[in-house]
Amino acid sequence: MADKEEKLLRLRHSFSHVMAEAVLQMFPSTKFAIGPAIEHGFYYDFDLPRSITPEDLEKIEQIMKTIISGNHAFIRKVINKKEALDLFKDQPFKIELIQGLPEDEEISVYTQNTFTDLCRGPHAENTKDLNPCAFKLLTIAGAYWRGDEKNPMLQRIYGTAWETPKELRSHLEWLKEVEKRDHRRLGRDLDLFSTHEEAGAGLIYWHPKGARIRTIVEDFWRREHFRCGYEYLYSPHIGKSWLWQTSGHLDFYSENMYSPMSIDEQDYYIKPMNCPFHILMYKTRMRSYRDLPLRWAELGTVYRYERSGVLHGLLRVRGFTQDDAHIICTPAQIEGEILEVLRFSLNMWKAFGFTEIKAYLATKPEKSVGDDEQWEKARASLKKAIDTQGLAYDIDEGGGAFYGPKIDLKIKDALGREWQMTTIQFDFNLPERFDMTFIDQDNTEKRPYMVHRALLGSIERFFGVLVEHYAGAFPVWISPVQAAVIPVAPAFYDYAVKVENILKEADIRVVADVGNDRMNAKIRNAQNQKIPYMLILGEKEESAGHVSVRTRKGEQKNGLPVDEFIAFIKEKIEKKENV
RNA sequence: GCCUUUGUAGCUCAGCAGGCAGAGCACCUCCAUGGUAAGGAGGGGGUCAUCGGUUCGAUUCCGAUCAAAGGCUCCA
Repeated sequence: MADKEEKLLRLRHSFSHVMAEAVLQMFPSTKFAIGPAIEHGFYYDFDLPRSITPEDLEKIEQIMKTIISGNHAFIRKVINKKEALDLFKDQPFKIELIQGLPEDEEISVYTQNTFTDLCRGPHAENTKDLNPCAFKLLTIAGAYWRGDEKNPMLQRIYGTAWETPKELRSHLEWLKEVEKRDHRRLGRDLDLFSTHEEAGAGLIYWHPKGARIRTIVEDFWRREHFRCGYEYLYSPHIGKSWLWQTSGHLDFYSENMYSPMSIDEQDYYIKPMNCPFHILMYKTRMRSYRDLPLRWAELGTVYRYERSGVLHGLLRVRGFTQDDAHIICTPAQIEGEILEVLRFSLNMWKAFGFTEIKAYLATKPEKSVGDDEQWEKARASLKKAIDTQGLAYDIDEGGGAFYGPKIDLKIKDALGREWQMTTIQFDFNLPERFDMTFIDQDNTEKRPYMVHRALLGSIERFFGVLVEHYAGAFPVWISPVQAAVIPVAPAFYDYAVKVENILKEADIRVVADVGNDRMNAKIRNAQNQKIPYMLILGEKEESAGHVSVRTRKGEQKNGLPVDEFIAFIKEKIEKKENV
């Protein structure tokens, strides 16, 4: 497996060089930046005399195929810095890269056919190792040189490349599937949510069916939290500048905050986070070590400024609801609390059908608050929790926030894509800033530990991922409509309504379709709406008090007594199973 | 915010060397409708994203703005 990945990496990197050569043939004045292999393919950044178009991509592909069929070797050569600077004297980006290399670094260049590039490698041995029918140029994008918006914008060409045409085809199929599952498309088709440009970008409107799902998710979430020893809070949406000054948000987070509104000549800010409010509640009375730990949760809606170019459906918005909680505890309790949060989180993901989860542990950055001992204790408890759960993890050395280390969880969806959702963050900053204290056993004032955590992350993003994970065909317990009653003809509309009422009585979300369509159209509509169960009713069913069940998967079970169907669907709901 | 592309009916999309705006689906009405993925007929619906410019005349050409898509950076 590792061998295969290594091989793919060489191929993709080589395709990237071949593309660069093709682009150079088309535009002899091209300046080259960088062109690495990436997941599923490769890219290369160029500075070009004009914007390239999708038609250009086809031409570039053709030239690439010609180059590949020339059976050119990839030849590696080691040169010294002076030679390198001379070789790339017309390539300012390469010069910059060379000058950035450490003095003792070995500088290598790779040449195939007419093209030589500064490159560490590795590459395929020969262009004949590249299958000319196993790659495709996909998209053109702008990208800053070295990812810095102060630098010039280059043109990036993305391509996908594989060992065989068959793998390419299946990747293109996968891309089609990604498009089909796009939550923005499904959100409209299934009537779940909308956004309104005329009323503001990045703000979500939840339609009845989307809102229904949201209440199901939130009800479940709250119940689980109460069961796990959390209390629920409500806090305001705005706060005076004193609050945000004290918390430090005005100093360190203001680029994400909206301008203040003036109320009685005081500046009020809409909240980008919930924590300061929870802290004020903590400070309303003296806290004893006996009160700790406090686990305070809130589905708190926050607003953050996001640059217009980054907004994306439900996944990146300007107003969202965090499934937030703050755990305030003694240093001695911290390890157990972290363990419990992680366990809780994994259970939550399991309930919604996600089981592949990876942890990222971010440790102390150079600039930080809090003493080393605190950091170490926190890091150790995070690490221990990950180990106890047996999670796969990566360590992001120095990647923590200045106020504390954290674990982020990335969950994998049905298409194998990773989404960063859960975050568990220590905070050594706010307890200090707000002077939070508790009275310990020895009757001295001590500083509590504080942990922020969001399990689903944000309800909006979670919903977007949920939609894509299930392609809109939600498990029965989440489906906004669990059953559609479809009479075969108007003569059975009365019975259809009767069955609908019986199911409603049993708390099943059901709709009887007694409209003007013919039965076939009703089945098609229910199918397109991804309703789990269709109950088809005609004379046979009415006279026996039965229903005939068609699932959205096309399975069929005829002549089921209504009670039996209720018991059946109740079990599906109870066990959180799919159809 | 920046780069590229895009914006015509609720949705998917035609159209136009500058000269009265089109289809399918959806919606409404009527007719029809007894068995597992679209019954039929008729009808309503558009300041061609917005604002400005060029022109006798702009949905079409030009500019700005807004929004969307794919990226860059950042993040729940």
